[in-house]
Amino acid sequence: MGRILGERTDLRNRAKELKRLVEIEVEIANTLAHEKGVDAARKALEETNPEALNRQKQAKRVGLKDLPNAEKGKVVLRFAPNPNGPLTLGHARGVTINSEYANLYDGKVVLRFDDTDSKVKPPIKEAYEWIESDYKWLTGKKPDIIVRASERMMIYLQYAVKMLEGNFGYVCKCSAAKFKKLRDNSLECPCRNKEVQENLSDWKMMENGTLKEGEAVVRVKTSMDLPNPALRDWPALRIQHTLHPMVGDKYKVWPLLDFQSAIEDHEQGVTHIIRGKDLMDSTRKQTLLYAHFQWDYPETLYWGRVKIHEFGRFSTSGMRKDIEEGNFTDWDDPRLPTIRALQRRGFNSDAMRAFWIDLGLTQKDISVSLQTIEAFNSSKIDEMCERRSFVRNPELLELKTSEKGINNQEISINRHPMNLIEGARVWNIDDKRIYLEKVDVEKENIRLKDYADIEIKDSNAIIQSYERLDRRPIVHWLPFSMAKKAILTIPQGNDIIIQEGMMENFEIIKGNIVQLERVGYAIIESENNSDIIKLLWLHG
RNA sequence: GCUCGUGUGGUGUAGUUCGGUCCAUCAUGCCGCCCUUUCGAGGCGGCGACCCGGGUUCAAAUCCCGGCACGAGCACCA
Repeated sequence: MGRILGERTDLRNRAKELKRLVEIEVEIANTLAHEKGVDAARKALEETNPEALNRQKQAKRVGLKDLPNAEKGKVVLRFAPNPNGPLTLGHARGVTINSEYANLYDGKVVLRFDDTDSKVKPPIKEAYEWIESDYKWLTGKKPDIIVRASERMMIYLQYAVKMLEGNFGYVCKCSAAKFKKLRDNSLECPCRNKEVQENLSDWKMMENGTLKEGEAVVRVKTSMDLPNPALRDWPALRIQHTLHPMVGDKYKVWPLLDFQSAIEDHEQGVTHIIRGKDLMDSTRKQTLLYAHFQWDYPETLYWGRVKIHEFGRFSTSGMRKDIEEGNFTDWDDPRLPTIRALQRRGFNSDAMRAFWIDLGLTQKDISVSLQTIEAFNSSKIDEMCERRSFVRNPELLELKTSEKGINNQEISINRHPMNLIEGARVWNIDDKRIYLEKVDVEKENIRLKDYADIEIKDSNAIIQSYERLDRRPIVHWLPFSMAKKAILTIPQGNDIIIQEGMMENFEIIKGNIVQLERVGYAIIESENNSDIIKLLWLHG
């Protein structure tokens, strides 16, 4: 019935009549189904009206939702990290979503370094470049515009003066605690009603260092009656005498994020802000500021908090501390959720993007598994990865031929099972000794992958057939002459697991990702002709 | 406490604007089968969800009211 009304909107106002008719038909059908079975009813329907059985399945929207109020070619977005470390998996969402929208709308992305706090979150000099390169790796191109807040301080300070001159800002000399008390009770602070001239001279004292840290802030006048206390006369700039790694002691007054970001978004002509929903109050504060300046606030969208099961909670400053204390080797330590660590391990940037785009933009707080990212990665890299044999806990067996078989001396195996990478690996088995994993040796009848069915007796592998005779398990193996010592490093939580074994010594090239048969993907980290092959685990 | 936001299978996600073609999409996960493509590959099949309670309506995932749960902000951090 719903379907009829859906297809025939003209019948909707006659729904009551229709309902009776439908009920009669349903009754007939039910009786039929009851007496002769559902199939009979189905058959009857097929004869009279076969189309009714064709239900069209609904499709899932792919890609990102439309951006509200967006005009192709005129969209300006921004991604604004703090340069206190390289980018992490969390940042990847921001980079991907912003750059993807820019692609969709022929827009631009501003990479903006919000480095206005040298005290609580001191910037790292190198981090500016790290972030630029992480961004480029993730998006395949450089940001359209790069700005550093610390280089644009003059602009912010000028606007601060404008704000004081316009009398919609004031210098407040109350202590943070005192102001909070007043604010929570909707009371104005005494500094609020100072003359413009007095505010300007106080401002000078902030700028020339007469007033020390914590002795004054510049506030934006809003209203003390606002229902949300967080918005009431919010602080815009404060005094900070700490040295800034990029500009030293050039400035004594620094803007806070809400102010700096608001001004800079306006300066850059940002049309759409996509930020975490923890910044919703920022939007509200900034909207109030924009009203003072008579600017239009950009469209704003939010995403919720993302937690990756395997990494738990992490913060850039926390990682920094751990690295300094030696708990991790560096920012690209494979246990870390940084972009550089993921890149080092062999994650593919397109797969990462696909993952974040698939998650989309929702305000829900979500908790996703690294497995999902790995699934995206596998499907992306599989066609590019050659296979290699890596035998863990190797045991050496003697290959024996039964009376009828004749041993091949060389076998060739595809580099890729579907031959997506052309060519073959050639194994010489003249030597008659092979490596098998200990766990596989314990099985009696197995098939050596791409070679032969064998029976294991004592330390012998007796060939029974080159053809596959039965459903016995297929295992990977390695001729003695092809084997080279290798170690596989597997990051697991805060630990590192080392697995030793014998690796197929065939075109071992540093930086290549290979699929270790029956084990998983790994990247080759050792130099091309080193004595021991070093492998770093990617995923299964 | 105040302010704001979010609730669709185990995990994510589509559908919610404008109620009907939704016995709800897709991915991931899990289970089974097939396969000389090894596996966490591929193929096939299966499992599994509209937070709860009312209301409006011929019809509610969708609208209204009331609960509940979870999260965030309330920094001179970003």
